[in-house]
Amino acid sequence: MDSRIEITALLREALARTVPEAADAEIVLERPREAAHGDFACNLALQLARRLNKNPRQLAAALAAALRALPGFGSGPIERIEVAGPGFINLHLAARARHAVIDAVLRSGAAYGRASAAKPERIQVEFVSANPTGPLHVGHARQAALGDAIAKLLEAQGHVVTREFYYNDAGVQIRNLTRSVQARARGLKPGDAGWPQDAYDGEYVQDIAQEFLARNTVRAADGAAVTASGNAEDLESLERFAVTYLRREQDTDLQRLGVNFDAYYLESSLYADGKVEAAVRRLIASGKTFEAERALWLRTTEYGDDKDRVVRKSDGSYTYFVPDVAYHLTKWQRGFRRVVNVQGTDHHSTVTRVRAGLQALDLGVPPGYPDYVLHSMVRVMRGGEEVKISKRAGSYVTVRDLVDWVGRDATRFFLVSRRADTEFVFDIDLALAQSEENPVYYVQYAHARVCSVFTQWGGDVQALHGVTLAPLAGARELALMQRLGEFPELLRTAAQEFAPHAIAFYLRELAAEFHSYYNAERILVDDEQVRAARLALCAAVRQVLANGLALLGVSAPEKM
RNA sequence: GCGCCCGUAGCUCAGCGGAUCAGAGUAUUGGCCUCCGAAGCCAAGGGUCGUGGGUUCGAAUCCCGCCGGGCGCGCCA
Repeated sequence: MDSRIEITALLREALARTVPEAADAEIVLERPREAAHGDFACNLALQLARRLNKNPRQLAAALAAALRALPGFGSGPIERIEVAGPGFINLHLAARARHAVIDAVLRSGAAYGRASAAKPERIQVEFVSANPTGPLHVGHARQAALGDAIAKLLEAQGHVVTREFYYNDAGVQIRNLTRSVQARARGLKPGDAGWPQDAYDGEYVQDIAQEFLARNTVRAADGAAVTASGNAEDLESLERFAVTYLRREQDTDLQRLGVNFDAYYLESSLYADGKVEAAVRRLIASGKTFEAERALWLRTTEYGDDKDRVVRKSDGSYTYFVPDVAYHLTKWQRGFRRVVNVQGTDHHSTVTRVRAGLQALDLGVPPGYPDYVLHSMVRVMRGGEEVKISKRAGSYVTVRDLVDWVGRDATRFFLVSRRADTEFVFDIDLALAQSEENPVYYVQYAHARVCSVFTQWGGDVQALHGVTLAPLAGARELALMQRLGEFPELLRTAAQEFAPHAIAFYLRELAAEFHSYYNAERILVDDEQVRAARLALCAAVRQVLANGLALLGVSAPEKM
């Protein structure tokens, strides 16, 4: 039994007996930072004081008295109640209630911390969604780490998650790419006479051209093999080959990061299947469009946009906004009632527009659909200077560079250990010079240390289930158990807020408390009972470290 | 100019549906390995939480102004 739930119920009962008129008040249990403030703290009295026009301390005292008077209180999870400060109710758990977390962790194993949703939802997380015009850069790496961690978090809450990658394989950028490869195939270089305008100058274009001329075959994760014709005048083959080649490169990089997608959605299919046309017809039918200056507009201002948007340009083609709306409509139609889009803040203006477009379809899509997680840009410093991220320049730091330099675990942990909306300065020199001191090693080291203790011990971990935990009474042991107990609610909150960085911080703290404990106390002592109890605690710590790291896509090594 | 986001210790950052919230890492300084892994631990110094108001018994947290930074503001994607 989760003591948090149990205690909330007790407080609810005490509240009903003390002030029945406020029995419906929300009961929030906090985890105090100070051990002296107990295992849980409740500010209920402070919250209610004004509403009831009562002194908060007296109210708290009354609630505390009511708690103590509840039948069966003595055998319940609470050992001691204190009223503190302006009116906090500090609750101290009985030893057996504290120890319960270890049984819970060992019993649940890899499932500890996970929840089974009362109503599991089918949720789609869309992320990366890079266009196939070049290698993935560090911004994509951040998005991959973030998106995958969010997906894992939602899965851990019992939902069924689809990871989707959307890409533009139809626009002007693809034409530029094709012409760039063609120019390279003809032996031109950037700057030469005849080098196309708006071409991609990166060296990788030369690689594609060479493989194209060699009539090589490439294959991307979601498609059939494509063999190059080798004819530099064959634009169709050039395009298919170049796109597939780059998609394969992106797939490879994402796999190096340990990120895999369940679905790929092609913009071209929206046109091929008539979904773009259908969306336009639907917008017109809903009466939210108007014609002006030989173009067709949508009144997005009716849905919070700061200006109306063009749907069909005066030349008859559609703006990119239309396939965007059509695409998001398919998400709704495919049954995803919850969708999380992970994007860079440079696209934040599309949030209002896409939502407005979905509203204007008049199909009952909720106004806040879909959810967005916007992350700030990643700036890369090297040699004390900023490396510009520009596909055109072809001199940017790629996902591959990053993984090669600092490894997959460090890349993922690092990129996800900051809030999405904070700017990220990735100092390559620092990451290289201090790769041994990267925070990820600290957490992994704690895991490896526990493993090492178990190797030394040589016993059967299964035998630790149900051992007497009474010897676990030291301050460090209590702190560790409390920390372990926080894990499930931490995951709940992190999932709710799409905030995987909270896991990284939690793991840091758990690892720190373990290292501190390890240095202060010997685990493998002679006393059998004490040894067994400490080993059980260590096993639980190891399990939670592993569970948390898994959610971030980071390995939990047994040796380092 | 308008919109969104961000200003917390020298540096990188948590905390932001108010109270028990002044925190972590790193850097600096001083300690700890005949003892389960020193990629570790213990200790010290370091911030009027950008700034000025407001709401509140109580504000880093909520509201407004200002300053500073980022990103957007196309019949580009």
